[in-house]
Amino acid sequence: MNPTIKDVAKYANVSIATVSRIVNGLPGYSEDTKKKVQEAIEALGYQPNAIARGLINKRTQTIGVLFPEVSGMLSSEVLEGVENAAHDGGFSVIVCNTTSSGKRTVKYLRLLQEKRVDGIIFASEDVKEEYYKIFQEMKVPVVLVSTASSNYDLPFVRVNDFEGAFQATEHLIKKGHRQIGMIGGSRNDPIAGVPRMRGFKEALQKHSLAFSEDHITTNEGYRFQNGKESLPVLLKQLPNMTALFAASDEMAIGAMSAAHQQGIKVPEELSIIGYDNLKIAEMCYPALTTVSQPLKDMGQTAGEILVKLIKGEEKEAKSQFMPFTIVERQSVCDLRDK
Amino acid sequence: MNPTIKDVAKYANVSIATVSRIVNGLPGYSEDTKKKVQEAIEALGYQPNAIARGLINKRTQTIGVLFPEVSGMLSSEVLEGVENAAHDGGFSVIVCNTTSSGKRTVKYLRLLQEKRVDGIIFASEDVKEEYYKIFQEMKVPVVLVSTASSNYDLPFVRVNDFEGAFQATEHLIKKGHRQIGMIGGSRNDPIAGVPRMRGFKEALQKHSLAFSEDHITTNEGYRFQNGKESLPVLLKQLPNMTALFAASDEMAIGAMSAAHQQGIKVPEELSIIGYDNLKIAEMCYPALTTVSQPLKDMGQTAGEILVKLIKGEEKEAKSQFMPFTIVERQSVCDLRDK
DNA sequence: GCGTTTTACGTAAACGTTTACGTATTTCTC
DNA sequence: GAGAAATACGTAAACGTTTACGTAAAACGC
Repeated sequence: MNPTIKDVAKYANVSIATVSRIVNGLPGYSEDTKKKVQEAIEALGYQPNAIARGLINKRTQTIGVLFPEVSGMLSSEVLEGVENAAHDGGFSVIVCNTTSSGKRTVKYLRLLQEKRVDGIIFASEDVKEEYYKIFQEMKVPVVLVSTASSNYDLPFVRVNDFEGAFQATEHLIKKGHRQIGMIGGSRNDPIAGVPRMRGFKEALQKHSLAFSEDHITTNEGYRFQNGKESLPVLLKQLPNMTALFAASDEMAIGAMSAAHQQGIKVPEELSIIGYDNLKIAEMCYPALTTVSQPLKDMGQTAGEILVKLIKGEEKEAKSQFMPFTIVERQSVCDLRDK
Repeated sequence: MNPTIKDVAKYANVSIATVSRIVNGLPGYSEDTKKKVQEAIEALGYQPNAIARGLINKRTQTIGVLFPEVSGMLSSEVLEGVENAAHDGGFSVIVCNTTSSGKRTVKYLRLLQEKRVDGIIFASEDVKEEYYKIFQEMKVPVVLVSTASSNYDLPFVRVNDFEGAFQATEHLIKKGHRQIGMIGGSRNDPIAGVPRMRGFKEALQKHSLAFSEDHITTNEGYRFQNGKESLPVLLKQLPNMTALFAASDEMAIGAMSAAHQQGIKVPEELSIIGYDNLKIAEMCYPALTTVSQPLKDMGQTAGEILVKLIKGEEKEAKSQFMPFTIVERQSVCDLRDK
């Protein structure tokens, strides 16, 4: 099969220890032998076997990344960042698509455990006790991205959802809107659901605007369809609404689509602000004003933290809140102009 | 550290060979010992070490997937399919983001070679000689997805781009359009560029419609911006155009956006048909009529073929053309109604 | 009940590395 | 130029499995 270190050693007339030293840049050989060995490596096309290395070093140079949905636009941008950081740090990444299923997640974690990955990135989902136990068993660093855990002490990389929602809402208020609705997520979702709704509510209250349950619709998911179906409901609850905040870009665009269908002009008759700044946000018409999460950066940062943790360059990693910005595009109009 | 097979053997008072047999479901032990060993495994929380296994079996149960861009919506859907098939077949997938760079691609291939992956999926890019050489060195099966290679004999999973473009164009013709333009890809792109332009051209010719270079704009990429910038150009070349075919959904939506800005009504004044059927196609307004590539299925199929090839269930894999369909939404109007 | 086959194990080599330790040779020190 | 220190290697064990081979006991056939 593939040439091994033994073949190289034989070809170059040295011991395998010497070859290993040369390959790994350790000291202990003359320039002459180094050249000889390098020629042998070249001649045979030798590639060190990472599996054998992993066995003895107890390091696989591989990390696992768990996403609830790989093909989601949110996930894919985060993934790109993670992959980038991992690669720069000399690690490969194994992707795992949990489909938000506990069973599948556990199965994947077991797999990653068997494969002896050096670390784990866990994205966009709540950390169940079951998972945390496995993390502990595995004794590898874990970093959370786009999520956080109240029960367990795990470093995370995310934006402050409360603040993001608060400022998104304030943005609408500053533009002169007074009747503002929200298309929210789930009340059971402690990460993207509750804090964003709280941010919305408190922004209204800060500016002494009325708030009631009628100002919000909740949804199971954060998808286009959820937003599309929510708009009519919200409109019924809050007939003279002039602006709305959607807890995700997909929902915002869904609402926009529903508005188009009903002949409601965006932004003239209804302003919409989203959350995420997915690539589609600038592709829709009118381009969506939204709270920008630096998704790729978040992935990248999470990857970098994990790599440092694995390499032992940092002992206890600090969690990190990433800055968000409000990207003004065309889906919000300024009422004060009129 | 983690308990090994030795620990289990000691705990259960048997040899490691017996433990191995039980773990792998091979014959050669009594029910009694089996129970004893299983209890030991349970008690110690033993997990077999996939690295050690890989070393001796020369199988890592891992495949590598190379994408030009992980966060592209096209890639991410394909990836989901691949991951799904791989997982079902008992394989993990390592993602590699080549960013269309030859250097990076080679670097990744070397890495995958060192990691001894059992197979490779190569997506959306042309297979350079350099890559093919490494494929051969690695002696692992390779399957192409959403691309093909004219120079090398590698199985692929893709749709017939010529046919897709041809039918997309015919769709416009059937709807009564006579002045049809195209926003195309690159003339140097043998997979998504040339065939789609040829399909467009031949469809026009079949229906005896005029065709000249002015009917097409070419682009370096297939992105939103490309489409957005192409529309004005195309409009200048073909002022009384009533419909256009874009070689990607992103470009189609870019063109749609440019049309909105210029006050051109879609589809009333300009019909647009795209290519890909990304998730965004149904999210934009008006929802995009497009040629649907079954991206997730393509990934899945490619994954399944690769797994079969690895397991030796199939010797020489047949390439596969996947069916495409034209998904009619709202971006194309029927001129014959008027 | 004796020979033969089957069953139920155990022993040890192998997979391809890394690395602690040992040793012969060279270089230095004075 | 003798002893010490440094250099340039080689030997062999270890990592955690699988598996070919060997062997004692059990089951079978008659």
